[in-house]
Amino acid sequence: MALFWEHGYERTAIADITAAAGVRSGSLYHFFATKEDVLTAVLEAYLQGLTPQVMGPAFAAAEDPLERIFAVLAGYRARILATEFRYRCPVGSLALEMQNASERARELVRENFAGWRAAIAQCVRDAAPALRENADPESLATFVLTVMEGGVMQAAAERDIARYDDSVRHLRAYFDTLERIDR
Amino acid sequence: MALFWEHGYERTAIADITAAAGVRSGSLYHFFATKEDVLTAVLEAYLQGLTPQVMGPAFAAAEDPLERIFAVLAGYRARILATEFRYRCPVGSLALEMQNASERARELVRENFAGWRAAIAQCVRDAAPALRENADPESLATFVLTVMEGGVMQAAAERDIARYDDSVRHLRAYFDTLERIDR
DNA sequence: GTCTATACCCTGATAGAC
DNA sequence: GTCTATCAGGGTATAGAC
Repeated sequence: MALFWEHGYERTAIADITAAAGVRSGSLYHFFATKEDVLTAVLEAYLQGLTPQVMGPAFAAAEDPLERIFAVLAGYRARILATEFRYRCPVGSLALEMQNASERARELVRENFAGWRAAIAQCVRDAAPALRENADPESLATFVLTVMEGGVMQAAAERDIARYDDSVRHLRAYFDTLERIDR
Repeated sequence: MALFWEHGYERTAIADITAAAGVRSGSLYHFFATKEDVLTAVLEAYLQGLTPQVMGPAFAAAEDPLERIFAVLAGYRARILATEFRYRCPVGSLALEMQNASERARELVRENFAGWRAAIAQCVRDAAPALRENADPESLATFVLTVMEGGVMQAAAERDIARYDDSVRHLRAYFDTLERIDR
């Protein structure tokens, strides 16, 4: 996972993986038939880690459903800073790299995105009493994921957290306009 | 440019490039010292093409400065559909792939992003009379680029234009809230 | 400037002993 | 299950004739 995230799939050689694991190629090929099987295993691990690693900590940090959304986004901000701008969303990066890859890999990217949006959409639904009636949870979740991916990409490319912060700030301003006026 | 865009930098071999060009490797290495020099030339070409290829046609399609922004975004929508969801922003894709690449390549990615944002920021400035006074052109341009990159990524990954359309629609709704109330 | 030919390394993957 | 050893192919890049 770390190697694919840091260098991408193509730039990571089997030899890099076995060296990092401290084993020889025979051991790796005992468990994985091909390099692409390693990739799908990594994407499956990301899917498994979505709730415990990404959503769980953020949801624990806030009670209010809308604040939970921005706590998730704050988590990505922390990752960017902790990695000194080397952070890229692993799913998003692989999504672009795997455009012409196996159907299984592409399906796992879709599932990762869908799971991420589902968690955010639930927050929007939980916040429904405070929102206008026409606020659509699914398309808003897509919008939040869009802002995260685009903001992370720009912050990493320019090594400037302001790109991410500006993006999230405008998203917050938009959410403010969705709140009921009579509240 | 086409090969890097379609398959990415790593997956494109020198032999692929020379075959597509109908020449032998000696010819390519007469003009480019290394493969990475080919990459920087491609990124320079994207920079050169920003105005004539991306901004120009969109700006010609609309007079109103805010409509020009959404005409640019409509251009990307058309590219997604015309390529049957194989379209990825070439700069964004290379930005993620080139994270650990040469400083020159990273600088060219930054310049491409900066040029894109500058054109959008100018639209916001031109629209200033219709907008609230606190509408900041630079951070709004960042936000527009964020939405484009994130929306294109999701649409390509899921082969569903709705991801892009939802993102742009919410961006439009946000811009609507930035307009002067007294107009 | 373009060609042929090739060096040389690294790639994913395999065979088979232990 | 893990190891050593290695294969066959493809990778970037070069040499040198024309």
